[in-house]
Amino acid sequence: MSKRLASIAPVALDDTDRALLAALAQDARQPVSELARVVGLSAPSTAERVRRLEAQGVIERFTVQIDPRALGFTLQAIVRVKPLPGQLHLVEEVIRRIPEFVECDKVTGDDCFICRLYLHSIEQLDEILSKVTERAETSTAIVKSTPVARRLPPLG
Amino acid sequence: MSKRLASIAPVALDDTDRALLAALAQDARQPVSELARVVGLSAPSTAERVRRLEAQGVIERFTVQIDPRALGFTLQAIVRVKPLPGQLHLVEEVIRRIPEFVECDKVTGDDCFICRLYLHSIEQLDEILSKVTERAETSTAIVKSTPVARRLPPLG
DNA sequence: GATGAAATCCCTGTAAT
DNA sequence: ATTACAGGGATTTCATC
Repeated sequence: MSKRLASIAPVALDDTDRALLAALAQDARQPVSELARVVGLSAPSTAERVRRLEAQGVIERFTVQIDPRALGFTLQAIVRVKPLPGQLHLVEEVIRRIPEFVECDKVTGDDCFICRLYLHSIEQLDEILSKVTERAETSTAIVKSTPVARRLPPLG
Repeated sequence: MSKRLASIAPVALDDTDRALLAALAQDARQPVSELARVVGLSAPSTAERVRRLEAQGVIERFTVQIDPRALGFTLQAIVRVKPLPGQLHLVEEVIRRIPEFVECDKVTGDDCFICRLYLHSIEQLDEILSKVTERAETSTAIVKSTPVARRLPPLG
């Protein structure tokens, strides 16, 4: 089943949509009745809006945000990965298979991949990167703090 | 305003917790009754588990995942930012204030910040980075694809 | 054509086993 | 942890603007 392509024209949001998305970003499990109260609409209209935003593809999904530290992932690293000649696809596959790589983007420029890693310890960093370093050069940065945690893009 | 520290000992999850988190990651708005069916427990027990995971800090929040492309953000960039001497705090503040920076980590190493930007066009990249380049050196990579979209860390 | 209102149905939370 | 029960929320239909 192919994902729906984003329409050529971006979806235009009104103030109500923006308030709705902000409220859902804060707590996606709150009841429609509560959302309705927040945005100042009736419950059916509010439910209809949410459905429309899903159908338009603005809402990809409702999900849960996990705190990795609570699970013992005390360390976070951002690794730039530059595959050796001919190893690009294999490297991508290796990254995809290692669950500690929680995010990976393929980018322009010298470093082909930029990835985020969750780790239990500094020793584990070596352990995991060793599966990649045979096939790529890596450059690692340890996360010290997160001035901006993943947030919504501007909705205006 | 200090956030709760992760407990010294990481939270131990059992198979039911793992199934629950996976189901919630897929659709955080599904009713407890449905979750109960999925994990093979009664509804009250399931609701209790969800509450416990929240109280333990494993679940940070329930949120909504927006597709930036549906809103016209056709471009995504990852920018490394190295503030000039004495400009570190100001640079951090500038980044925090620009909503197109949807994510920013402070890291070890030569580049102080690694940020993710959502953009409507390549022209907007210049426009936004110009607010930073007076106070920092930047290095920009355009995202071509995302082999691993933000996923849950290993729960085992 | 979309919003608000009412009725039915289902879900959630509580208490007791 | 489950079952039963009481209360509240969600969805559908209908009427309205």
